[in-house]
Amino acid sequence: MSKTINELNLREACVKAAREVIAEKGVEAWSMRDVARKLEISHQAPYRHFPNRDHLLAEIMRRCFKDFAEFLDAKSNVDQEEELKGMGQAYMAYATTKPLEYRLMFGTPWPDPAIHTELIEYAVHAFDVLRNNLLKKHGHTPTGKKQAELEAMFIWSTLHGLATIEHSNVMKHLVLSKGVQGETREFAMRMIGEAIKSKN
Amino acid sequence: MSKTINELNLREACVKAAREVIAEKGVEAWSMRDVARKLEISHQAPYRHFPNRDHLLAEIMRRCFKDFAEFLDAKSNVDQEEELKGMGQAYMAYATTKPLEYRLMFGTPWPDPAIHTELIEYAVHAFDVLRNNLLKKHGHTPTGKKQAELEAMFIWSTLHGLATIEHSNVMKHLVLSKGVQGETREFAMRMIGEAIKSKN
DNA sequence: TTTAAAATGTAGACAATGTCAACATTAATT
DNA sequence: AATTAATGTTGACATTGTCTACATTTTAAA
Repeated sequence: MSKTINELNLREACVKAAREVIAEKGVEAWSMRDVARKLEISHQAPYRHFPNRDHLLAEIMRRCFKDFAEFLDAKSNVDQEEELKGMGQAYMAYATTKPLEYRLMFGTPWPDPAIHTELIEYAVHAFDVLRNNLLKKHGHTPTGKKQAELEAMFIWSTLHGLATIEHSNVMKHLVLSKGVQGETREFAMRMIGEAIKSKN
Repeated sequence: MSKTINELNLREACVKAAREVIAEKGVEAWSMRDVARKLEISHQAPYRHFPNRDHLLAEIMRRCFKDFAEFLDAKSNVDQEEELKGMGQAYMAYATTKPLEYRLMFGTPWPDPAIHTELIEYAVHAFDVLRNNLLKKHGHTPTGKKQAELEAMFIWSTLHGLATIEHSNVMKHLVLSKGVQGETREFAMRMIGEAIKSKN
């Protein structure tokens, strides 16, 4: 075979092991050496496949963005009627079911974008799912495009803010009225709908 | 004097030095030993005033929340008419002019809330500024209270999401139409207004 | 006022981490 | 078959948070 089996294996194994370590110890606490230990290889072996810690992390983030974009894309094409609402729910569902991945993508300081250009590309793909959806509604004229992008940014802001707040568990400490915690998400979605609906 | 001058001085000096180090090296990269070096004291001296790294960080975060709450409070009482809008703008202005403080409060993993209870209290104060504002509008009935809290969560989500996205500099990579980047904030504010305005 | 205790500081040690350099081995290319 | 590149291991180094031991100063008790 043209490529060393071990190279592919070990590189892949590193990514897999790193994700496991992150799942166990948290995004901020994983270490390169944990990965090596988990694979029972020397602490330097991973460095043959990733120049440094940031590159391994960037690779994982890239894959998360890829998954995320595909997930949104799939959900957005289910029913044409409620496309946007569905995507919003899909966004939040992803944040809830894959908190680790979400935090990795949006809660971790990104490595230098100039170096990790692929990461950026995949991140933009994810945004494009939302942008394209709104583009269908507003048309591809300059005005429509601008409106679509402004709405996309607004929607993304709200969803992302909500996801972050939910992850932080802060609501637990706010002593909210009964029912508020559970209805916040649905309410925010409705608010987005109302805002978008208005003529603006 | 009843309290060692040095204790007060060194404790205060640590907080100040830590904030400087964070400003220079970033929230993720500051170290306890940097603080000691900056003050030209032994690497263990700060530990006489803070049990560990987390406690020093928590103290800084607590102060940030205090400042933030006072800032919002001051801005929200300026003109009664546009109170809410003013507070939204104040929120975003704070995030822009004090990105470090904002990231410290909302972008850094919080230390154990069970231990750092004061931190939580001050964080809740900040939220209460927004909640109380909406409470004045909806009245203190159970229904009004619930509505106020739901709206507060929605508004906070959008503002926080937007602030986070702006800090991440991601928009630079999205290749947005001309003007979108500059208008996003204003647009989002308008959307919030529209959403809140609707009868819901 | 002398003395015991608490507060505050320093110095050294330790384990953990990211990463560099040197070396060995295996696989690929000439 | 010989040379080179790829892949792996071991050891070393500086940096970090934090523990222990010790010194000094401040406060409180006798």
